[in-house]
Amino acid sequence: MSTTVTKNITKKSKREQIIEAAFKLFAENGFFATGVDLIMREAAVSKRTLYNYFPSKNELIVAVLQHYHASCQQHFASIMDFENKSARENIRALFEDAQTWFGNPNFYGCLAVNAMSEFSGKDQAIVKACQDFKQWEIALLTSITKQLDDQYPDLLACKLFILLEGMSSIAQVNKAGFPLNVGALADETIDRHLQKH
Amino acid sequence: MSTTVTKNITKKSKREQIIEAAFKLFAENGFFATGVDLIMREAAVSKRTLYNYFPSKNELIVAVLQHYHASCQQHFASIMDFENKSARENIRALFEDAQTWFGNPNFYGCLAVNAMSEFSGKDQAIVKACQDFKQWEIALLTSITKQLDDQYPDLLACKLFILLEGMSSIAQVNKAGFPLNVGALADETIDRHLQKH
DNA sequence: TAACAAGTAAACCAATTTGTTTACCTTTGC
DNA sequence: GCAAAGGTAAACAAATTGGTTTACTTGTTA
Repeated sequence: MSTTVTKNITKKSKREQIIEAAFKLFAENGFFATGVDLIMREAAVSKRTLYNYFPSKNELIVAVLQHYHASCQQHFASIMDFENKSARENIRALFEDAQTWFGNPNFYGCLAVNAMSEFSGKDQAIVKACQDFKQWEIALLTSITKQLDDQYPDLLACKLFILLEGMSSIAQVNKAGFPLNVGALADETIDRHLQKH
Repeated sequence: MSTTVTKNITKKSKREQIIEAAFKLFAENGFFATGVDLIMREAAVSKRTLYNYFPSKNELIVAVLQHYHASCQQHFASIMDFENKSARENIRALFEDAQTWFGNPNFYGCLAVNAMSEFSGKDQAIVKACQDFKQWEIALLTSITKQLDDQYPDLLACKLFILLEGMSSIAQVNKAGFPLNVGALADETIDRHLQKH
């Protein structure tokens, strides 16, 4: 018990090594196209160890999606500030961060969306992990729009969500970047929404 | 020569059979997860015939993407009317049609986006087919926004494109439908855009 | 009717897949 | 210093993959 604790402090655990290697490969090459052998090589871990931590490839995929979920939560918590910044500022920060993220050459689309396209109707646990992630995303947006004094925060959150997902999807195919400032686009959307009520 | 012509009139050619079966399976189960054996069974065609028409699975995938491209072109041409309808009406028709399409239980996300997530950096011909399709989409939107008397039709087309892609992506994961009328959302977006200039 | 193009069915091939097993090694806490 | 946990490497198994080949059956046309 104490062993693993001290280990986790000093260096990455085998479990983390595996998940991070798998995450990279799944994002880059897709899920079915990435074999377990490649993952274990990339993680510098034996096959035995891999199957010790994860009873099957699909359960590893679930763990990778949960890791993705958790690190997104952490990342967005770090760039937003509910106490000192306004709702609009937080949204702007989120969108501008997303824009640079989507423009990164290492961006291969949202992992959860990609997983859905390969596993919908096939593996219920994987599908659930994807949906949980998207639920969290919309909940995060709603928690911000609720701070605006508006009658329909869910509606506005949905509109912003559509913008984010659209940008992500387009960036995945195009890579050319957007001919517009997406922070400004979010602002426009909020303006128009508030005007209407 | 005349043989194939008369054949094509009376019933679907083998090539079409294969492409349509493959399209269905790729959309539903993904590309890597769908084996050639399954495709040939679904198309009721022998393996020999399949490899007679398509030298490899990946070239079949390209053909399927081109078929998808062509049938989308045909479909959108049928629901829009450049002569008798205004730009706003055409956009509204397009968005409302998209909303019902995305809500269909047989909708598994945009095939081109899904293909990108499995083949980006792997097969250049497939990637090109996906990008061609997305180029066409944005060009279609731009051809409509140009009819509005506005200084930045490309910008508005991009905004509308983001909305469409966002809806598609969300529908793929969620399936619950949207708590908003997307035709109205498109209208809002146009309004706000025109206001600003 | 005879030749030929187009199709089928099934055996076959080599490579790869997920997953298991065996035998050995290395670290670490007591 | 030693036992035990946790690790490695590699062989192995069974199924599946994309793709080829062989032998046989159609249907059309000249």
